Amino acid sequence: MEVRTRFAPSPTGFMHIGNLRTALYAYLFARHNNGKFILRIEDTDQEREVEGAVDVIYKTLETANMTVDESPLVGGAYGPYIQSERKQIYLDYAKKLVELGGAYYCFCSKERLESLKDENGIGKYDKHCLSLSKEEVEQKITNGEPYVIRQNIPKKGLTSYEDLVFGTIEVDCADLEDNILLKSDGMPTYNFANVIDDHLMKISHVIRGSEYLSSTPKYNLIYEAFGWEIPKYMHLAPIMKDATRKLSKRYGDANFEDFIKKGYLPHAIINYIALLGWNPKNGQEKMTMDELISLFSVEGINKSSSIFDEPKMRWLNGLYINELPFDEFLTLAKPYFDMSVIKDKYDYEKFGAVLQSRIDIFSDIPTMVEFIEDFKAYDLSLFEHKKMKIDKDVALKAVDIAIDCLQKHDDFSNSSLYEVLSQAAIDNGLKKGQLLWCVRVAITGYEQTPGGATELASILGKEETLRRLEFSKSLF
RNA sequence: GCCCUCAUGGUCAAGUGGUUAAGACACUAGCCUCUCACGCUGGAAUCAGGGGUUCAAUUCCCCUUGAGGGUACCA
Repeated sequence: MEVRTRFAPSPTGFMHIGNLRTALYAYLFARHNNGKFILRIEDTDQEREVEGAVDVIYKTLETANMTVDESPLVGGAYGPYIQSERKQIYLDYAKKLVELGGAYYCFCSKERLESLKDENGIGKYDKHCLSLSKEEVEQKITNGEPYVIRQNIPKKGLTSYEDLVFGTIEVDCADLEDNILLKSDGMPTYNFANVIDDHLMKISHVIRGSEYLSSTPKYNLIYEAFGWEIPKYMHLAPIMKDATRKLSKRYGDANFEDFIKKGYLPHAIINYIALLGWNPKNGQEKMTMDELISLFSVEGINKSSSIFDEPKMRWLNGLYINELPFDEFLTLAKPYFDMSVIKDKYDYEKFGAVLQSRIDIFSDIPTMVEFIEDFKAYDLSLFEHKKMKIDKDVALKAVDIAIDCLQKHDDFSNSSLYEVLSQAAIDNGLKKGQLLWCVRVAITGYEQTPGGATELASILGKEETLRRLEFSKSLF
């Protein structure tokens, strides 16, 4: 049987990392098994729908490099792929289910339903309308009374299933309620629509969040009533924001788009979240999409929830940035240079060369380059370095040597500067480390900087470098 | 309340009836080095608690605790 998985989000907000990870696992599982990955939009709750949310879903999947085989956009043999456009289908099947005895019409008022609940709002529906005769039901419908259709759950017995990651899940029917399958507005509830669609769309493996773990047995009752084959299930433990809170859309937690804006590479995010709840068992952490696909397996999925840890994602992103071809790195870095102090002042290429190995995410750039424009009077103790045996005397000497040397040197490329300054150090009885350290401090006024003396001098250019050296000299 | 589920360092995690309980991030010491970063070599740090079963339990069973989910005309 062909493997077909689906990602079925409801368009109620942005895509956070938890949703994306569910989509990713469904995608990886499908690809690993040469199957199909389907996108279905579950928009049966008009009240919660957020405008633009569907586009965010398309866009996220696209930038995350997860290709979809069937969706509202690309179509497919089992459409439509938007639930609100399938209203008639659900109605037909709901009626059919009523005929099969798996469901029944219910005309109870909200008030009566309320009265069934205790002070905590807990209370099961009492199957009141189940006893209505066929004639009574027809009469009420022709009278135009509003109705819903409820699932008819057996009063006794157990219902269970085998979850591929959690094992056997068993629930007592007595603990289940006769849920509403079709709302009075004619729309199905999730409880019903997901069953109908998964069956009609020939979904072989249902991969979704663990919030459905305990309600899945009752969906199986519907499959059984129809006489349909039950799909395989893989439920996924949630991703948490901390020990007690789930990542939530509502608070905009760990949102994919925001991470992109912050300067994360899409694949770094994907790679990281793949590891949140799954591991390839071979210790490998950095994986291409193809590797993820070939390594993905149900056995590697973890049952316990995991906490989203941005520092680790940063680290992974740094790895990916570091191995970017330089011109690609520059292209991606440019917007961040443009919003920094170096815009229109310094060479992006030279700065890029210095920064590529030093940033983890692109948004590190603006603050990391600020020092270059922040040259002002500083304390001479900055020069002191015990290990390199540098004191103020050595520093002054080094600055003098550098001024002397650079005045008659015009090639300010990094390599040339390195060569000529190293030589000047040796010629004057200093170690090259001593001289370069002092030059770097003298032209920046910072104890630590991204990049070394020659790289920074190259960025500043001859005139500015000499100006700063002279200024530093005057500080002694 | 009732039902389902989970529990290895701060975090992600591997793993087992007998192990020095992997590895990664973060932290930290040192090396490398024109500082920082990268890289390399080390360090500290974990089996939630209590009962069983067993020669032996982190591993199997039970209880407790903690946490998550469900209990909607939300998904």
